[in-house]
Amino acid sequence: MQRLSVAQARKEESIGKEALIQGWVRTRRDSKGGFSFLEINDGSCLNNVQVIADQNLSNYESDIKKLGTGACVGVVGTVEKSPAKGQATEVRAQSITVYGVSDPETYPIQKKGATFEFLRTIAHLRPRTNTFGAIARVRNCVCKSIHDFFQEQGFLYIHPPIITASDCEGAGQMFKVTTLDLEKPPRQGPSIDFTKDFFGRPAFLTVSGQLEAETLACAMGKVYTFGPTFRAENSNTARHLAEFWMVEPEMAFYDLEDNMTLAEAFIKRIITDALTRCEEDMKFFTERIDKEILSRLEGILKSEFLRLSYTEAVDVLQKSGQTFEFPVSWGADLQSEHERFLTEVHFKKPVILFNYPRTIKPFYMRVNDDGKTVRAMDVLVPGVGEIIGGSQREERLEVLEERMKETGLDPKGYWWYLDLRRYGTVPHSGFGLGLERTILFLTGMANIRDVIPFPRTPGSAEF
RNA sequence: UCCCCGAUAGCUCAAUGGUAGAGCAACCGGCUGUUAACCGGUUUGUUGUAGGUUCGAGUCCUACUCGGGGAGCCA
Repeated sequence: MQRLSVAQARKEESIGKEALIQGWVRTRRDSKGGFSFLEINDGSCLNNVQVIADQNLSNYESDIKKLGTGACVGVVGTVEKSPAKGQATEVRAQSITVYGVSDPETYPIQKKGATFEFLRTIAHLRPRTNTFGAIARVRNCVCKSIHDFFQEQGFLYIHPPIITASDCEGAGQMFKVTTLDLEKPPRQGPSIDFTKDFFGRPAFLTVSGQLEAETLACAMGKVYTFGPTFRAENSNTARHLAEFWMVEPEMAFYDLEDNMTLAEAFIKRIITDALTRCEEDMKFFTERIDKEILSRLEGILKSEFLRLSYTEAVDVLQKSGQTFEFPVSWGADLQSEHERFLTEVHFKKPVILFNYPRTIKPFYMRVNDDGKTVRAMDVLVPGVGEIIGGSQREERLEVLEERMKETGLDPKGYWWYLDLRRYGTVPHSGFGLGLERTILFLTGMANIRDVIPFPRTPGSAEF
């Protein structure tokens, strides 16, 4: 017996096929004509396939009439042209196997809508809803796009360590990794003796694979990482996770302009693929989540990202006449409200800001000839704000060492990073893109906890 | 972490300090090639936790827990 996914069974070309369809019951409607309609979903697509279960089925009264939302079944039957509106095909059942019943008294998912807050408390069951099924498929699509885009351009997929000893860039709080007994850790004087720890030194979960990616870029040319990243910062917002996925390309012989060009092409490729490969799901997001999603994404594809230096951006903001909660002044970091104004109100399209003051950016960014700014770039998009952060890296040994001292870092701890500049240094660039923020941007979902199956946030690691 | 808001039936929400309700779901019945089906009926509560004020607290006060919105930090 041929197995058909619901997505296949819904297609007109499947008419006439005898097949096995397996999935979960979304609803059951009984007809006093002596049969029932079952809506079956298996995650292969947004919509369900309608099954006609006739009373002649041996288990019609005993099993079928009792099927509730959430039950799992296997249906052997014939795909037929549906006489009614709403679907091209339907399946006339010859037999139905009930794999697992679902008690309607206690099953928490109902036919009518539930809030995302409630669904978060049942993260193990929410993939069975339309919204979370659609998110899972779009997320998968984006991941494939990421690999396709870089692979087609000759990038090498590399794997930086998840456990790291370098407290890199001082960006955010890190999770400690230890096998020491926290009840009575070994001590050397007043402080904990980490030489007794598993790695013989303090170790952490990575906050970025950038420094390690640079070592491979300085040998292989164009590389990218794609994996989990951890930040122990106590951030409670709709845009932050303690564990999230990040893509970090790193390219030798790329300057900042090359970097910006790549970032723009990358984002456009992800959008294009989502619109073409997840058409049904994207339409769903437009209808049910954010009415402007499709038009916004299509608009972005047509427009060229605006490139604006930090200095110019400060000028635009100061002359805008807009009153901000936080004042704009050269040298201060831009606030969320400033970034949103630029991309959502003033320019109404993605904006790439570059050449930030050196005092507000990390040590590894290349210092410009003016001595005051560094070759940093942030890509801002409407609806989400910063989605990409990147830079051209400082390739000059003396400047890099000076910058490390300036930001209070000990160059000795970064001896291997400095070696890259000591032996055959090369101009190079890279950026990081947060996967979950990209999904927010694509789907119009409001909370980052709803675009990852099992969100990790301060005080929350259930499931 | 800071500021603001919230927590009442399985879900979504009502209830001038005076006996806790509705819609949906569920269950029973009716009707129907139905499709968030429809119509009638039935059931559902230690009002987040712990204290306090009061003759009387879902309602006022305090603390805590959890959640939401905003901010900071960032991807």
